[in-house]
Amino acid sequence: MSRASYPGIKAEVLRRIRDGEWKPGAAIPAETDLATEFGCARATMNRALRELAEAGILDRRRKAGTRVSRFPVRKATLEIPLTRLEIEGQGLTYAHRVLKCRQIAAPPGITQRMNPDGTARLLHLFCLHLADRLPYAFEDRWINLDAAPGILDADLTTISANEWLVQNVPISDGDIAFMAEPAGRDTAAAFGIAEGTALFVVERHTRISRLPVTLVRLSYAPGYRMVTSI
Amino acid sequence: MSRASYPGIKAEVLRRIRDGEWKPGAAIPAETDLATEFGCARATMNRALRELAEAGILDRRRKAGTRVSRFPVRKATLEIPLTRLEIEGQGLTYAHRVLKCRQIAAPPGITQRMNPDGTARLLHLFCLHLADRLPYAFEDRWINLDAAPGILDADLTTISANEWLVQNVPISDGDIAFMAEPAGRDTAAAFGIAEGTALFVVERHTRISRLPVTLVRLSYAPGYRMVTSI
DNA sequence: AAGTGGTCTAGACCACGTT
DNA sequence: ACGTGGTCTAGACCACTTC
Repeated sequence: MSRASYPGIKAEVLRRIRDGEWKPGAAIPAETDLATEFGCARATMNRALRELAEAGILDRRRKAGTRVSRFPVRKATLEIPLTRLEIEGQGLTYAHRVLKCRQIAAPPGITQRMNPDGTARLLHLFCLHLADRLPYAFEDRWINLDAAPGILDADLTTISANEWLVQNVPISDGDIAFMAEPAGRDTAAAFGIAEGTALFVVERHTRISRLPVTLVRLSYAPGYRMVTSI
Repeated sequence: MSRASYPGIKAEVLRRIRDGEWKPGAAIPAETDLATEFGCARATMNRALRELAEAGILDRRRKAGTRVSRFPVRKATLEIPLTRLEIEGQGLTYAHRVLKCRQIAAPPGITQRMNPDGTARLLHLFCLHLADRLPYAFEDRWINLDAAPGILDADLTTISANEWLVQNVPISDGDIAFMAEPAGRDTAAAFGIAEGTALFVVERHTRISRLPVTLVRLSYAPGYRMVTSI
């Protein structure tokens, strides 16, 4: 049974749904009533129900009340750590090599996303992340030098570009996409595999209040799985 | 400047970090002090700081206080909808075909994860999800009939197994993994592509309080991208 | 031992959306 | 118009962890 604590209340609400007492699509009592029933303050009940709503278990709307979701949207929270920390977290030794680092004109697809007004100077990097000396991920990165002044002074062979950016350009927002792609010439060479091998690719585009900061493609070595719980 | 509302406070805290007033690794004032400074109740400040901590921006520990994260762990929240809703959400017409549906003995790798005590009866399904009549995702699913009694009575050509499970076995937990894999014989045939083509694969294992319910592998058509914002 | 965040309470006002 | 959830307040007690 539930105590008057919000985790206990969440557990009891989940039990009622699981046991069919509250069915998908059905309305449940208002939070004032539930607070009375559970003998807790409305704020406590609110926190429990709000978190269940954020998790996609409940649908809440003012006036309409609270319902059990008909189609609970599973939400998987992926933690995207620095590649270095991801590797060290597995007990492996991290290292990285900068394969290419140049200030060059960007191809049209990149320009469109990184340099919308055409004035920015861009830095292009190829970098290989190693775990216990074995290739772990291949990084293809564009950096907007206007958004990250000072990175030209950094020793990117010592600190990875990702890590420098995290420390020096904090709190950016952006998009992230996950996909499967065949290995291209550069990645195949880096991993020592055949071109066309299926690779897991993460593409991140980060901005700092609309200003593009960096566009990065991380291609992981064959066999990589990104895992989380739901 | 911030009003005494928690979103406003969050925005102001983020601004102070972005503008370097509060640096990564540094402690920020205690929430009682900040509440005084912002002229709000401690509970309001608590909610703002707590949400920023959940987002990985701040590190909070009793007695030790609140610090700006040195390595903010980016958290990407992926919403995993029903395949039908994902397709209909793009304005396309959903359909699905059951390619195979049999109660058969499972191979060892499956048995280990779905049938640990060796007593369960398992149902095996191959299913193709279509968007505007084009193959969208290939589903390879095992279902524990002990956890989902009644699914044998369902018409899985009308309602997909996924949808039936969501409606009838609510509130399960589990693991999810994302990977890239070469197309096998079945998926290559289903999508009309060459074997070995890089496919984006999602593997979900769901349980209901330790009891395995279903193990599903969804292989998406070439070009699929799973996108979210961070 | 003491300071910090974690939580709960009882009450209040308000925004929103259904009616 | 009115019922519901969304939020804020002022205060309190407690748990954890560092000192």
